[in-house]
Amino acid sequence: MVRGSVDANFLFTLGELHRLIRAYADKEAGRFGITRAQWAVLAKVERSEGTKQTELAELLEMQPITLTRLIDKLCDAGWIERRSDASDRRVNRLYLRKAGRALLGKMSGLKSELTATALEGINPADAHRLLTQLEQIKENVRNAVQNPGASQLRKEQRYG
Amino acid sequence: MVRGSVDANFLFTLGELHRLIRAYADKEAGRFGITRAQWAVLAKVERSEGTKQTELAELLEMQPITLTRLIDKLCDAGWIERRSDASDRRVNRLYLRKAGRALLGKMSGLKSELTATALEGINPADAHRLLTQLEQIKENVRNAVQNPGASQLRKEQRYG
DNA sequence: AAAAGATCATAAGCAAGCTTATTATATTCT
DNA sequence: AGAATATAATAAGCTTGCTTATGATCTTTT
Repeated sequence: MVRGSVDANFLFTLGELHRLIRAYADKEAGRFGITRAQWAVLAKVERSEGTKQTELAELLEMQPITLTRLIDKLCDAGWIERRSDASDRRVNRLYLRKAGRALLGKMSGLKSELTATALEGINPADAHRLLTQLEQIKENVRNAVQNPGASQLRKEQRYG
Repeated sequence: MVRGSVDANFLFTLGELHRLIRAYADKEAGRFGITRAQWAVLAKVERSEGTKQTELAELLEMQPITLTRLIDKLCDAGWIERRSDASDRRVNRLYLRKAGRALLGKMSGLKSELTATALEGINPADAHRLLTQLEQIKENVRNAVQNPGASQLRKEQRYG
């Protein structure tokens, strides 16, 4: 049985890979005065300007408090800004500042380079499938977290 | 160009997936009084008993100091033990204790369950290929970290 | 054999995750 | 309208990563 002997390492292999990539990407991103975690936030803000923090945290699969502190740093550096919402005074909405947009521009080459390095030797079609599968796994885990214990049910349904 | 538009998200997608899985696995492992990080170490010790800490850190793709603290906790809990090497007094070698072996036994079901949940909807052949690709990416990144700046060279060589 | 250099484990202190709790608002329910 | 509940952001304090530095050994060089 393949799944038992090999695939069961998926969990730990993913962790090891993540550690490696994090160290690598952090080091490279450091040349721009930013960390990989901050960079991910900045990139997401670019794609969805005007989002509130809660929504952004969800997009990034992280807890709001974790995001708050990353945003603090991005604001301190002058890359983004919080603007309070007119109709709901609890809410902050996030916008890129000029410096942030410029930084992302400078870093876009690095992003492709890191990806190319990681995916070297994997042809584009496979790489594309890989990413699709990672997205699906994200979805699977997100469901499992939200409906704990429902996995048995779901599996049974497929044969019902 | 596929790589530019889709695959360039590989970097951040991986981070998001890791965050999700970490939270999920930590929560489940918590029922056994262990964290996912500690569990990974314990599992690796089982596979290579008698290793010294430096070697184990390398296997786990983490820094020795990070491992030291995880080992501290595993020792405190009585799951593994450090035994000093007879011929080199700097070295500690790691061994499972009875309780550690028992715990791993109890947790093996959880490991399969987590993996199955994550990989649901992906057929075994695809899952197997996915894991192989993750291993290759690990190798790619490891090389890039060890020979910084050599990526251009390596790419050119393939056409030389 | 002594000095210089490498290696093993650990310490101190920072980043980025988390849980739980707090404060300030909005919203919903009588 | 007032009370109860829900939501947005943040705070405090923990874990697990990291870098850089230190002490104790081993190894190599002279």
